[in-house]
Amino acid sequence: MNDDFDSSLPMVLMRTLSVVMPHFRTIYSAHKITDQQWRVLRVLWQGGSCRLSALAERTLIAAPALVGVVDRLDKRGLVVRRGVPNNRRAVDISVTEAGLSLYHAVQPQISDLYQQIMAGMPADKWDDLRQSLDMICAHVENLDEKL
Amino acid sequence: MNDDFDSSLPMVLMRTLSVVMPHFRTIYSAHKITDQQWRVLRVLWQGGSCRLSALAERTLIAAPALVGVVDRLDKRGLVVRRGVPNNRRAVDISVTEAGLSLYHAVQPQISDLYQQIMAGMPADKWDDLRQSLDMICAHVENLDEKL
DNA sequence: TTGACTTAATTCATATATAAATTATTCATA
DNA sequence: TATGAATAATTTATATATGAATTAAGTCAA
Repeated sequence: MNDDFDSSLPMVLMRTLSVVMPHFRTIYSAHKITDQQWRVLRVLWQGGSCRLSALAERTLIAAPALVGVVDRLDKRGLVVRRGVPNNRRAVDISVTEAGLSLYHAVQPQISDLYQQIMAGMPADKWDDLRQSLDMICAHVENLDEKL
Repeated sequence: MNDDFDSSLPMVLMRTLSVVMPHFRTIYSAHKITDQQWRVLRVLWQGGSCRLSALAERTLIAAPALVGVVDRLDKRGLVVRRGVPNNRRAVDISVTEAGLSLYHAVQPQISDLYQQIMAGMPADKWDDLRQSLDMICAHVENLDEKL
């Protein structure tokens, strides 16, 4: 961990995720769900329902992959797919009672763990960090426009 | 992008990667390689050779997945697997001439893109950001010890 | 109204990601 | 030195990730 590569932006971000995510995953797997499945439940929890395309944006899961994630959640009765009136190509996805109760069973543990993890960094540093990353995102998305 | 979930540490990190990586990927795919394959070449470039286990750590690719990545690079003649004397269970992996020449063809473009991306954030912010994330990693890895 | 174009969801093919289990080895120690 | 614990690489099974191509609908202008 001492050269340009190890300390490049992508590697630093990935390394942090690789250190942090396994802890969350321990909780998820105890409830038989995956990171991605959790993200879907987490988003639907406070949205009621959501188009697949919007769900893809919010969960950061590309549509083609999300289709499978939703399939598996659907198969387990945790979410439901519904057609949208007046727009037969759109699909609405929503959590079921079972999905909600699973969400509420997992959420407290996730919340606790998150507190523990974030305790490792002062709040102001965390704010700066978010700002810096937002800045990068905005900058990069701006590069796209110029094409 | 306005609630706790969207601005949680994992989501912020993943969002940044999802914005940044496609740009690098455009370059990789033009050379018929993937992100992961690039990371392997990138590490081997300046190490000569490396055990699979060490390669897994440096590239942040878990061993089981790395086996496949190396298989495909091997099949294309970009890397080679060799046994280690005095340790028949270890395997050494090294780049071939073809692998090196591919590396040198790609590296300049990656380097340019990286400059452009990092231009979106002042150097001191970047240093702070790295420090903060290192702090989180250290903190979380420290939580592990206590188990 | 039709034909070119755009959208939304999905399918396909290929490459990973992850956790659990295997296969060989090597190590430590009774 | 036999033997159980620890290692290194790999395999297996299941879930995603990614890009290209499809399918089925909406949109819009000539």
